Amino acid sequence: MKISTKGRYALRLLLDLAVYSTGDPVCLKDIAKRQQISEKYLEQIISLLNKAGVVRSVRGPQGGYMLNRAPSEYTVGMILRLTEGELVPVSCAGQSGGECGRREGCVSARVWEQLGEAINQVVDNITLADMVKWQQEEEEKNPD
Amino acid sequence: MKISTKGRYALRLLLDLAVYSTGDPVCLKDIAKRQQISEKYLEQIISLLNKAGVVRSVRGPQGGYMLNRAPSEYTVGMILRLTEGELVPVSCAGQSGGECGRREGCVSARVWEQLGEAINQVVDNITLADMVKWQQEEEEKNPD
DNA sequence: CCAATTCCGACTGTATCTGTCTGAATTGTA
DNA sequence: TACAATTCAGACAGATACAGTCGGAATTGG
Repeated sequence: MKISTKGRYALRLLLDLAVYSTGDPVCLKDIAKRQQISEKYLEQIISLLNKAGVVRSVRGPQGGYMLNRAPSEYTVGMILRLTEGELVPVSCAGQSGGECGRREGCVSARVWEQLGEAINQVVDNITLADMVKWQQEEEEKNPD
Repeated sequence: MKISTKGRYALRLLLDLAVYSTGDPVCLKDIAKRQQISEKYLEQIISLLNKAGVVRSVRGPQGGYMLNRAPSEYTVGMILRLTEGELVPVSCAGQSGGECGRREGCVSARVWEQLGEAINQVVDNITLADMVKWQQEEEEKNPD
């Protein structure tokens, strides 16, 4: 019941992009340095985000990545679902319908449904823009 | 971001125990049969619950297990934490305090905290007694 | 042409999940 | 007392996911 590094890194990556993208693409090396994450691993993660259309890439020197849309258009839920898959905690509670076969009415499924709803409620109501704002507040409190 | 079979089985196991324990111990074989779970695997799981004091065991013939307290005394959260560990989705958001070292104020941590709170809110407010009740309602709707 | 980038896929070590298997210890009952 | 039904304990193992690493190809601005 943990969120993997892939998901956490993806979030930090996009947050970084949201903060530092001023119109020009931002290259991975810089992000990796700022976030202290292996560049090679980030590469893997951002390629996923690229294919999903979350970011856009520019190749060649001075190339890099940029967000495809405004930060407020990205919810944490979208990002985590891309990297983690469905956030509902067990498969048989997903929209695919349960095939567990037990005829007991599968009382546990209710627990998983409630849990899934609570999780989605949180992650679908936080956007990258919120996180950018939080970060700015932090920086005001703790100026370097 | 999934709950493992261990956690799900533990829940079903205890629910079964709550439903079928009439004062006499219930043996694993019966539970395994009803729940269609490998007896050997259940053994492993219930041993954990036994050590944690959730159930009590009686050895020898006619032996088995019984709940140590009333079903209303067990929350889903207690059970899942025993089998899954902390339910907060990443370690640095736990009460142990973050040691991630990044000085950015760790904005992502806020996300994990909110998520953790939402999860706990759900699982700590469902008890085994609730689940027993749900199951009885199901049985009224779908009599065999 | 060169160097900075992204892009792609193979590889690897570690851990976790999901059990299985063997056998010992306990104890009610015949 | 002997037997059989149980729990108890721990080693073993196959599959999968996690968390990267590595090498190199493709693209393109200067």
